[in-house]
Parts: sequence; structure tokens; C-alpha cells
Amino acid sequence: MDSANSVYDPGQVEAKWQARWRERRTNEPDLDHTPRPFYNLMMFPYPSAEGLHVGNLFAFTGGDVFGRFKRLQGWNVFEPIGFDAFGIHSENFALKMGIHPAELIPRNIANFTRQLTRMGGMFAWEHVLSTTDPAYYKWTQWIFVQLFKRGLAYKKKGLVNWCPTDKTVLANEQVIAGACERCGSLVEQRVLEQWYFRITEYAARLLANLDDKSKMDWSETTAVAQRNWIGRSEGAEVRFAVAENPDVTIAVYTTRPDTLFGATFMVLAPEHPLVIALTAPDQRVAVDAYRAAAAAQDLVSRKVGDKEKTGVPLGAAAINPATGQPIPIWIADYVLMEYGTGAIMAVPAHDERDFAFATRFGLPIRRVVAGPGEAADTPVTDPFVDVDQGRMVNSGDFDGMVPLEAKRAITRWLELAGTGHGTTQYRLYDWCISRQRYWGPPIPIVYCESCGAVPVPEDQLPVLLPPLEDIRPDDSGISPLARDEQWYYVDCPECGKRARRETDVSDTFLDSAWYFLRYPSTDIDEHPFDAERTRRWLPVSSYIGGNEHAVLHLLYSRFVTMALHDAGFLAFEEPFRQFRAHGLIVKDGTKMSKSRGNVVVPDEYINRWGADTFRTYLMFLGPFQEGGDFRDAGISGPRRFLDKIWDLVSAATPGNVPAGVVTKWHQTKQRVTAELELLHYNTAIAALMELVNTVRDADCTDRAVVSELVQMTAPFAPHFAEECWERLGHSESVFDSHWPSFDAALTVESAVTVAVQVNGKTRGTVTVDRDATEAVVRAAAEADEAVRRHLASKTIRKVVYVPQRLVNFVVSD
RNA sequence: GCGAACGUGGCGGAAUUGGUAUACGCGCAGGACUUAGGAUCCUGUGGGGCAACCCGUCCGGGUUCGAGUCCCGGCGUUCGCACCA
Repeated sequence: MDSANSVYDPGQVEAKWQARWRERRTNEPDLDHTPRPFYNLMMFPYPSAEGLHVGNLFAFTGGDVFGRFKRLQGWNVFEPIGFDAFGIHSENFALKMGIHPAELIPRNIANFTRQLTRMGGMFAWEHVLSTTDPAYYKWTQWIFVQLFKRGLAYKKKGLVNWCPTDKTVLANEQVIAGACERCGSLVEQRVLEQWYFRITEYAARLLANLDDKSKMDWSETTAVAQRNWIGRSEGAEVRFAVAENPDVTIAVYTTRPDTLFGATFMVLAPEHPLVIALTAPDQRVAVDAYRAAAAAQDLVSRKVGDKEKTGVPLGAAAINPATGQPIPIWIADYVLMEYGTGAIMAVPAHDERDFAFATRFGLPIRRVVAGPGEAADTPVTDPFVDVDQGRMVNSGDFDGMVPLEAKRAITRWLELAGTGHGTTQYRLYDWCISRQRYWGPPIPIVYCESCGAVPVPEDQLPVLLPPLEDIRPDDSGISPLARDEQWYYVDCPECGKRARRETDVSDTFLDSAWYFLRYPSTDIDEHPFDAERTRRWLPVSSYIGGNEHAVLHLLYSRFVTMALHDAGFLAFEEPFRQFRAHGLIVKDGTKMSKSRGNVVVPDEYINRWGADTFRTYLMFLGPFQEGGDFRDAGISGPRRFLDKIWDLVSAATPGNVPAGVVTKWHQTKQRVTAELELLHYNTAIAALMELVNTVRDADCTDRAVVSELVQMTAPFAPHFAEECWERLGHSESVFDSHWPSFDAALTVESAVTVAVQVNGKTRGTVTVDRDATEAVVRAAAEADEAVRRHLASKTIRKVVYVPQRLVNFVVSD
């Protein structure tokens, strides 16, 4: 293989450099001393039995290209990887296979490790972690304890989402359109006692930081998704007195206090605590029946919109504080107990749902906003909802105002009258973290009859997951952990009396909400994250991952970081300085997934073409941040590109660079640098291909040009570049060289081609000196034959001249 | 229904502030070298026309000397969220 003319053999080259990187610890930065730390993070995978598919590889390659680029620019890049191996996904698969997850997961991790190594990722394997490792989940439990101590973890009995297939509770975020995100089963409502994290307390800060560019520079699509999820809305809480008993008031939340005069009835959620007391005797039977039906209903039919409205009157009334008139009180399942106050003032004239309800049950409709072309007495056929348009009507002193103005005025009036106040609501719910399953970190709490719920002391962590044989969940709502009596009973850490353990495990999303804090400190046992390492490496410099985690993982990670910041453990409150969402690789028009049966396994492609060609191909097939359709049709293109560079390396000699090549060379360096910074990998590769074409057309074999071509190709084809670099006579890794710099003066071409238009239509081009004057360009343009034809017998009215771009003759007959 | 993104050759996709539409790659056609080539190299490749030229970025309008790009109105695709008051 020392012949200069040898053929590029990816299998051999890749094996050689993977071994050498490991031996020389090429990808292991010195975490304690590096002067220019750059923390390059990508979302760690869940180690499934099927292994990595092309979609996963696309994401990891994109992250790796960025890390390698940064390293060539002189940063000390730390690019860790790990495994998110706890959770229902792993457990269900293990149950299906009849293999214990503790046995199955290490096998899968071994396979993932093989694949991730093979793709040539610049991973710092000495810092690999798995969330299932007691040395890791000890600290997951520690975080729970810290939140508990600060009152941010609490237990409450409440309505929860119960998945009848997975037999566990789900967070609201894990329920998609009323079905389990994982298995698709319809989710039921159950009343259970669960652990929650008080993320709602952070809603305002989580929202505000999204706009603080000094703390976080994120893809706008991701920020938008988080804003929507947090769901801030401004409105007012209004207290309505009950007509039959004015001492009792019912609070409602509305975003439209301006429409107060139009509230013609009130609706309570069926679960509202005042329902029983307010129900008139003759309505008792109907109300009880409705409440029972609502409770039995699954959340899908309860929550999915567009179904016909149902409800029953309580036989009671409330006084509208604006009009002083009594309005009937109803219960209906379209009002949700979890949001606002669980009660609404219904304004059928200006709300779609209230309108549908009023129409169905013949309730009064009172217009209080007249839209364009409407008057105070125009019948309501379609609720008018715009707050920027229209005028208030039938609203006493507020008539004539624009709704937006009336909003403020009526809120002020409510405050003066003492019947309400302006308030802010969030859609975000507290994070339910209890899971009645086996495969997760046990929640570190002990229940003692004398001391209550006691957190397990730090020096007794981790609470090890007992090696149960039968891990199957059941319908009881109690975790399988309760079956291990030896584990279940424990002495109270405070008084020493016999007590029992919490048997729920925590949500997998807690495991992944802090893993980036652990990576730099995996070799340190005393702390979850070493203070000095954390100071040097965090917050994360660049995080690249899928947008499917925009509201789950990314929001939880922000919350945990913020809580640890407030507890004094971290100096920063936002964990990811920069986040970029990559696109999705689809196959035949749909997302690649096992259930759809369209998963493409990368191994066979790597066998045939080599990892470097495959990486380059994946990055070339479309814009990284948009993804694309996977088809293997074009893979030979990137391979030919590498072959051509290989030949150039074999032929490289010191020599002169032709003038035309010099310009292209420097332009390419400028372009590729800018494109990589923006993750525009496909156009960066196109630019490199153009340079190769130019160099070959000019028969240029100059060593300097070829060397820099190799350096710029290195992020995409790392093993290939290392081999070329060695063949060019270097003994150090190409990644310890430098990123090519360009000379701006040399990117400028001396001659420019200017388009010549007549009435905006291009009729020809002229090539002129770069600094040619307008007169010279115009003369050259007019000399062009085709242009002359179009100017003949016309009058030139105007000439538009854009230097170095075009000259346009505006003519008429 | 609400929100976001998008619509360019046979295909994947390029196109600073509006300024030569189709870069780069695949595919295809012709040629060279070859016993052979699914290897490599060269040439061509948006549609129509012998040509001058005409038509072309989902459709219809508009602004402009000039629109893939900006504005208005449609149609279509994809992805989120879905009775949140």
C-alpha cells in the first residue's frame, strides 16, 4: 500500500484510522487544561435492538461534521456520546423478547458502539455513559432529592393519563391527541397519587429566556414550539356571585374581559368542586348522571374537538357583575378542570365553542362587539372574534371602544369594583414524573409512619434497582418493585423505624434532562458534575438534535438546569448556548420508522461504499436542517469526488497555481467556511466539488491547493482525509492541523461578466474589467450584436446600471 | 380549526440586499480508451423552433427598468398543536 498510485480502499483506510485514533487518544481532549473548550453535543440515542438506521446516522454525522470543523478551527472539541437506556421503550421490547432488560441493554449498547465507531464519529469514548449505570442514576436520584428539598418535587392525588397497554402513567407531553405517544392506545383517566415537578413555577422564566440571545441562540422553529407549549395568555379572573347565595362566588378565567357584558351563561367543568353545592334538587339526577359519564369517558372523546357539545344546567344562576343580570350555570365537558379555574363565563356572540353550545341549548346570545358592517342589533350568525377590529356595543360606558382598549378598561373597572383582576395563565402543566414500571431509577423516597415522606440521604444513594425476575407491570397502578419485600421494607433514615420505599421509578425524561452535565465528569465519583470541569465546559457550545424533542427533552433540560442554578449548583441557567434542529430523513414520503417498515440500515452501504462516502452522501443529499428523502441513487457522486481527490493527492507536487485556480481556491475557502458555520453542508460539498473540477480542468497538481482541499474535506470524510494527509507527508492528525485561511484580495476576479438587458430581458453578456466605468460597460454592451438588434430603431429612455452585475436599456418605439 | 415550513429540469437540489434561473450531484445521449465495462476520460443535456426568437421557478393578479425572491388572492404538500376559555 505504499505505492503512490494505489487505489482508494475505504475498508482498509477506515479500519486503520479507527484503530489509530483509539491508540493515540486523538478524540480525547484534556478536560482539565484545554485553553479553548468547545462542547459539541448531540442527542444521545436510545439503544434499540435494531441498531442505528440511516436517519440516526444522518443526525450524528451532521453533528460530527460540525465538531470536526470546530476542531480544525483550533477549538479543543469535546464530543461525547452515551446511551439513554432506561425507560418503557427498552422495557417493552425486553418483555416482548422475553429477555430481561438488564441482559438485553448491554448487548444493544455493544452494537451501537460498534456502529458509532464505524461511522467515524469523533466521540470521546472514555467519557461514554449509560443512564442505567448505578454510577449515573445515583445522581439522577440526587437531583430528585435536591428538587424535593426545594419544594419543587411534590406528591399529589389527581387525574392522570393512564395507558392501559403500557400500564403506566404518562406525562401530558406524552399524550398525543388523547393517545399514548408510544403505543397509540387510547389513554384513560385515573385518579392516582403521583410525583410531580413544579415546572409551572418556572413558566415565566422559561418563556422569557427564549428571547434572550445572550443566553440562548436556538432554531426559531424550536423556540416557537416551546412558546406554544408554555402557552402564556393574558386575561382576567372574574368573580361571579351566585344568585341564590351571594356569599358564594365562582371565579372564571377569561382572555376576553372586554366581552363581559356578553356573558349570558356560565359553564363549570363537571369535576368543579362547587357543582354539588350549587345543584338544585330537581337537577340532581341529571347532574350526577352527567358527571358520572364524564368521569368514565376516556380523554380522547373528551378532549378531541369538533364533537357536538353536551351539558346540563345546575338549576342555579350567577350574577353577571357588569349587567347585574342573573345568568344560568351549566356543566359541560368542554370546560377542563385543569386549565384556568375550571369555570368559564360563556360569551356565545364572540367565542366559537360558546356559540355552538348556546345554539344547541337555546341559550341567549348578546352581541357586545360590532364587526365591520355590523350594528349593535345585527343577529349573530358567526361569532366575531377579532380584538383589533370592531367597536364595543351593548356594553354601557365602554361602547365605542376597540375591544383591545375595552380589555384594559374593563379589567381596571373589575379591579376597582373588587370583582376581578388581570392575570396571566400558562398552558404548561406540572411534570408528572412517576412511572409504575420496573426499568428506571427508583424514586429515592422512604415513607415512615412517624416522619412521613423522607428523602434517601445522599450517602445512601443510589437506591439500587432490585434484580427482579418478573418485571411485568399490572393493572393495580402499583409498580412491580413493590413485589420485592426485602427491598420494599427499609429502616427510616430519620428515626430508624421500619418504613417502606417509594415503588415508582422516575420518567426517562429525567434521565436525559441532565446527561450533558455528567459527560465531562464521568470519571469523578464524588459529585454529579465537578465544579471546575463544569465551569470550563458548560454551558454546551452547540447542541444539534431532532425537533421532535423541542418540547419534551429540551424543556425539561432547561427546567432542571434552572432549578440546579437556583439551588446554587450551577452558575448558568440555560444549558444549551446554541441549538440547531436537523431535518428528518424520510423514505418514500414518510418518516423512517420500524412500524412503517421503511427503515434503511446503514451497514450494507458502509460495506459497499465506505463510511466516508456514505457520510458525504448523507450530508450532500439535501439541506441538513431540512432533511430529505433517502434514496441511494446518487451515492456514486460523492464517491467519485473522493476518488478524484485521492488521485490529486497521489499526483501532488510543489508547483505554480494558475491564476484562474488561485481565485477559485480562495473563493472556495471563503465559501466553505461560511457554509459550515451555518450547517449548509450540501452547498459546502458542492463548492468543494467545484474546486476539484477547476483544479482538474487546469491540470493543476499544486501541493498547497491539494493539501487544503484535503483539510476542508476532512469534516465529511475523516478517515479518508487522515490517510491523504499522511500521504502528503504529515505525521500528525489532520484534525490537529488548521482550517485553511483565505486571502480576501485573492477571491476577487479581475474580469467580470455583466448581463445586458433590453427592457428587462437578457439579450447578451459582456466581459469587462472589474473596475470598468459605466461608460465603458455601456459601450461594450451596445457593441454586442444581439443587443444592437434590439436597440435598433428604438429610443433609449433610461439605462439602469448595476456595477459588476448588469446594464439594462429601457427603450420604447 | 390554529400555528409553522414549503412548492424550481427526468430526479436530489443551487441561486447576498429584487439583478445572467437551473450551481453541484444523479440520470440520460453521443464519443474516446478497451477483449469487455455497471471503471475512467471528453462533449452535450429546461421545453419548442432550421434559425431569428418564443415559452419557462404550483395557479391568478399586483408593485418594479427588472420578480424564484416583495405584496394580495387561490390551490397543494409536509410537520407541530388540537374544546386551554
